[in-house]
Amino acid sequence: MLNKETSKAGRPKSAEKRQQVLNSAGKLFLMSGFNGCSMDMVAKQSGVSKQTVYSHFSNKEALFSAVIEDKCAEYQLDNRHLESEDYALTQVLQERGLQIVKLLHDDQVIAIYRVIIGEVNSNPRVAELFYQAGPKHSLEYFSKCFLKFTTQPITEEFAHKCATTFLSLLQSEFHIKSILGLDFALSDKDQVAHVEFAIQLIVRLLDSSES
Amino acid sequence: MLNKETSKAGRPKSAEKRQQVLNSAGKLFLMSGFNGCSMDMVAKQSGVSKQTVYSHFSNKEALFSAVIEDKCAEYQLDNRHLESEDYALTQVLQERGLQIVKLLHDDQVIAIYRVIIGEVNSNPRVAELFYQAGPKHSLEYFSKCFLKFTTQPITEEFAHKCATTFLSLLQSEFHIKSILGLDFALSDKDQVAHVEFAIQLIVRLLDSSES
DNA sequence: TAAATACTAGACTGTCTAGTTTGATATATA
DNA sequence: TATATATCAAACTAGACAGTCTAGTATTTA
Repeated sequence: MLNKETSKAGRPKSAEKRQQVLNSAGKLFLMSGFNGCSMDMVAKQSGVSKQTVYSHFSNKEALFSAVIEDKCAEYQLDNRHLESEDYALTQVLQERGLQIVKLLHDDQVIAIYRVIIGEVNSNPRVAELFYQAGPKHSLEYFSKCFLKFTTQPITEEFAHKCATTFLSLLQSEFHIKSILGLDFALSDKDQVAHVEFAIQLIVRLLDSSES
Repeated sequence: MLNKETSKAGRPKSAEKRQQVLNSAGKLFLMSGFNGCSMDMVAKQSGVSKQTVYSHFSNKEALFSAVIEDKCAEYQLDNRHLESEDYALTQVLQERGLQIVKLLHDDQVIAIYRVIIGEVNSNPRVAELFYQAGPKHSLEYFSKCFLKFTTQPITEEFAHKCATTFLSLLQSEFHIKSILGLDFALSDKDQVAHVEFAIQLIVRLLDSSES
């Protein structure tokens, strides 16, 4: 009787149209911000009637949340290093560190930061969601890496300290510059050098804790 | 003939009313964002007619710029350490570092970050202004301190690297958390400890460059 | 005192926009 | 086929808001 999950009588909603709306809204929100784009624009851009937008998303805020959730999933980094024993700590830090530096250079990611921060007051849940999927996720990832890959055993607390320190170093000055819309881009070469610099400091921090 | 600077015939504009408008607009913009507060609200809040608001500030954007400029001046840190020889490097880093950590804990400062970032697209000039008065200013301050107070002479480039590193470490994770409206506050004690931790890493970085 | 400008209170204009409604057509289930 | 829901297109509602205008009052200079 039930064809798909909880099938109902009548014409089913088109998942494709939903995705069209999500994609167009994503582009528009990230380009112009929450207030800078209207529901009419979204409908037009996605080639769908306004009513259809409202049939998939009950209001503008719900659409916004869905967009951010979608983007967070799109940019989720994998946990490959944690699922294998075949890595050295510096290799993990190098690979994942570079991934993060490249993310922080991505125009879309920068736009996400901006639009979320602009809506913190009216939409704190979305900010939290983003933090969990982004910074918090990386933080916990690095924490676990430090616990797993350091030669000497360390406390969870110290691992966490190392993780926040490493992330801070990675973000450096250019993170806030990028969010503020200022010139900031590092060349590929400089990105690698920057990650290596951060690793050096972290290694020194780890060494000093042993003695 | 000229009573004050470029005096004109007729009743002069009231500097006091201008300041009232600036203060109220500051509160409102920082609380609710640029779009979240209307010119009517500003007029009402400052106990002044709407026309008076427009007589002092030609439009909403001009008022916004003036507000941010005002706030930047309000929070400007002094350059006391650079004007004296009577400091040790770690003392400078400790004092100024703690000032900055405390700034980053200030609700108004956090609100300024948010509102500026929310307006980057429509008001990039203001973002630049803020960056110059804030992060850039501190960056240059620390650069000069490193050049002046290190025992061994260092290059400008390295001084700059140390400055960005120190600032990144100071900001740590809680800067982005605070901007995202999440729990983040460090106790006074932890703030001091955090600054000391950052200094230790910087000292280690300086030491390593000598050998 | 006269001319000029600031200020007030409030009405007004024009525009934008979130969300609804309507009425027709399309596509699914049973 | 009958019923239920999706989709479309377009009009509509209701409210917000930047900026202007008006008409009267206040304060300054000359």
